Amino acid sequence: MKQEKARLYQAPRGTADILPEEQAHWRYIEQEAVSICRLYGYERIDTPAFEDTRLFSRSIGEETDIVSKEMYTFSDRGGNQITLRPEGTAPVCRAYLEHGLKNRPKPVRLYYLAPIFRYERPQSGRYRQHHQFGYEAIGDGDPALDAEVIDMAWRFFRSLGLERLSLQLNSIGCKKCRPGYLIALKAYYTGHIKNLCPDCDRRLVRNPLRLLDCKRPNCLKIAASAPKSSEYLCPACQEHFSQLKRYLAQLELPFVLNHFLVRGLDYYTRTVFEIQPEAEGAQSTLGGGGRYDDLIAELGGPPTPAVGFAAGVERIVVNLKRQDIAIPPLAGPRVFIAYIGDEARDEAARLAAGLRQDGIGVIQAVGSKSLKAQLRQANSLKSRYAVIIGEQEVNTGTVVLRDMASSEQKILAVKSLAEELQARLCN
RNA sequence: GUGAGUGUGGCCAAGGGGUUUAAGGCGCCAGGUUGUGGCCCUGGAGAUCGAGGGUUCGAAUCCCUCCACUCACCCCA
Repeated sequence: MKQEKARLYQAPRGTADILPEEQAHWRYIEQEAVSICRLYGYERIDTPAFEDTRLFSRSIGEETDIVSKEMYTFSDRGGNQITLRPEGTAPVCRAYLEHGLKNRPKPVRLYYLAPIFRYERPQSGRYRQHHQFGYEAIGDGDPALDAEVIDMAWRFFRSLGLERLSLQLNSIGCKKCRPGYLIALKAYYTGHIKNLCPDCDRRLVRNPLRLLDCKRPNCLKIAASAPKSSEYLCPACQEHFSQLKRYLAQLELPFVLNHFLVRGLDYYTRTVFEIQPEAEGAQSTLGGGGRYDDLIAELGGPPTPAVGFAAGVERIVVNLKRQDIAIPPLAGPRVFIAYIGDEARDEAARLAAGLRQDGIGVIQAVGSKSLKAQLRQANSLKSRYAVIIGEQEVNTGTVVLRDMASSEQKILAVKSLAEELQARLCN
């Protein structure tokens, strides 16, 4: 028999384990997300990790990179085409329609925290499974709602302590005025076709809006004098955009107009925005969003305007670390129970159970380690108190309570331990 | 899909063909007398040097293939 060496499994490419040391960052972000949502009246929604493939191909757009090459798609045992969610908006809209949420007072405000799946080549800040915090306000076209969504995003990042952020804003028009803009754009680029990079050659036919954010020096030059979408807006879109800018100014949000800002999902209309750290670097966008007034109708619902936003949690973590932002540590059990000898062991187990009954978090020693080893463990677990039980204590119905920081310890009756700890731990 | 870089114990790493039975540090475990942590001291466990093949008397060290990771492009969070 050949002894094949057991191969160690690795997490699949582009995925990551979030180890206990990382959790403080994640919980911190989650808490801020939840609290900003409470502040603005958004309610949580959780949707499945996978959906009918068509939900995404219809909404995001067949021609986009996400749909054409990045989706985790498979057929299940029943022959259904299934896709792991590559973004969060379409599932929320599906749920909105499926459960008749249009019958609630509008706009309907929903948020989510969810894993997102895209088959991409991983690199810094980009994963095959990543996590997004996002929210959607569905059912009203008022530019004040765009402003709310943007304001909320901005405040969210600021509440995390992130500094030096930039808020990029643009309007890409609606289905009435965009066609005219695209014609102008194509005409302009066709005039420069000889100097375009191969990628842009493709974009010109497939996805002309994307021409604008090619980073090649040559293409940048061409883009610089390309027609701007904001100059081709119909009167209604123009009005919407200028109202939005007015609201944002009123909220004192330092937005900068970026005529090259276009997003990679087809469903956006009018407002698009992104928030990025000022420090340069690839994959830097922390979050982005925009208005998608046609999406819900596209999915078979009644015409329903909506705006939304999503942020990448992994990228936030990176930036929190980069900016050295202090993260509140996670509180673990603060009491460690050590014992000496078998009788004491039983008593220790009883004690631990009793304290937990009283809501006091306890780590109980296991095995037959020396007291020294047990205290060493209590120390490295950062316990505030150690409770020590030996033969002596068992015989007298007492317990030693040791304060790990001050090294002071005192002998207590078993009965009064819970009360004593309760009093000490709550301050 | 394209291009570049990197792979030595859990982590950080020295070593670039022959005293390497592979340094050192962190971490882990155990001791430093009888039931007491953090500092210090001592000891211990843990690596067939990413995998496979080749060159050579000899390979962690040279060559090839593969794999993984990282970074960049594309695109996005």
